[in-house]
Amino acid sequence: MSPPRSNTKDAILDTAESLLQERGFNAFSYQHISEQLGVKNAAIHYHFPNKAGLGVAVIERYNRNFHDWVARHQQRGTKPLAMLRGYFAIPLRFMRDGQKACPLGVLEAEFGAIPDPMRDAVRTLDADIRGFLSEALEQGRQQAVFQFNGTAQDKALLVVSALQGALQISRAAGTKAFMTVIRQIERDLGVEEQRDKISSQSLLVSR
Amino acid sequence: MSPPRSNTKDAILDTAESLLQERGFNAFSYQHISEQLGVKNAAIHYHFPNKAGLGVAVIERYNRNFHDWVARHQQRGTKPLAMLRGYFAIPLRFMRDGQKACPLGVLEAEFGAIPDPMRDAVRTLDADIRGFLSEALEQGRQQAVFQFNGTAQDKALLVVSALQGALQISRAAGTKAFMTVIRQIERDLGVEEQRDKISSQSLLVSR
DNA sequence: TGGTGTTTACTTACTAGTAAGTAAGTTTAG
DNA sequence: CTAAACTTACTTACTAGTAAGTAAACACCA
Repeated sequence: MSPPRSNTKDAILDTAESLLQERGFNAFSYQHISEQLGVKNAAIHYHFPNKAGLGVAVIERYNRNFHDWVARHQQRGTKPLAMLRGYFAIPLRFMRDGQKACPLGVLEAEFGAIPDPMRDAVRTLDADIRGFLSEALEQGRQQAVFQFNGTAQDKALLVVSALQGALQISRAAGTKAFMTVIRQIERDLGVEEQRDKISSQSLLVSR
Repeated sequence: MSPPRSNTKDAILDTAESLLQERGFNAFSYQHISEQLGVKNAAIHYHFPNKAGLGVAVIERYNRNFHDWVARHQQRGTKPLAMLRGYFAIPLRFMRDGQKACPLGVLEAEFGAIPDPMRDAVRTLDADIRGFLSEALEQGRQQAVFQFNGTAQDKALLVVSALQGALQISRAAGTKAFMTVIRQIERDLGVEEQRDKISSQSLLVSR
């Protein structure tokens, strides 16, 4: 009764997501995917008739995974600081995993050259991420673990912007740049800088 | 005696830069340029034999213009706060001019899919911009007009990251997002928020 | 001053490669 | 035996890039 899951479809999404983060939407092709997967061009068209649909599917899956991640942490009552650091760990993984960029940043950089349905999906993803972060920041402020001026929404926007920019700049300037920005963000939130030698590593892999 | 300046070459660079900021490097073609300019494909190849060379030329010209801008302000002794706001005005113009992204951000987003010589040019541009901003921040701190923790280099990195990210996010989330980030950055630098209704507009067009 | 190269700035007309996308046939598992 | 998951073989459109030709401006010299 359950759908006869082919794992090719998921493999296509995995590969597309990876290529998106490495090259951007307009610089990867069905050929790139099919070669990496060892299937033929048309196999991808079977699962995703056109590239816009594939793009939307990648973004929506990414957003679903993000929501699941948030839900998991909310269920187990993760505290604001751990939440923030868990969130930092996402782009950090991208960076370590072959200098990948964040999908949101890539797609917003190419915003003028992606299909309309993808733009809508990007807007949704952007709103959802900022919504999550706003909550975490606001909670942290109420619990006196973060200090900042202005609304939590504004601060969340600044943090997301900085992370997104930093991840991109790190591709040109190296990994250290990203760590620096994270440290600076925490500093600006009034988060105690425990550790000093061990710091950056263990601090951020979190979970 | 002076070189017989053709303005086609400059027009090509203008168009390429504009297309780069709107669509990204891999989503614009020689056709796009030639159509917009009313010349033929091959005319562009005459001035820029290959696309990598065109890309490098765009970045290097952008960097030269940036250096000229900095030099002009240094000569007339522009103060740190005005310097900072003048710098903010650059991406602000991009945003108002048809939701363009910053060339640096676009190219770093596509970093995995641009030719090597372009990567070098991007690295140089990135270093130069951060170098300028570090100086302005450091001077401002010495003159007690900015307050921040950590090195000026680290703070500059955060500011550049945030601006770059914010400019991209504004394409999905609207102009207001960018203004918000600028306000938040100034707040974090301890800059007095004069005005309240007139604010954002007149505050930022600067000069 | 006039004629003769030469250079600049293109156009016309092409190539080879790659892009997304499709139609029709084949394999395989339930 | 049927439907899902492909492959084979193709099309159309665009990509960067090239080769060869041309018109006009310039450079130099007698």
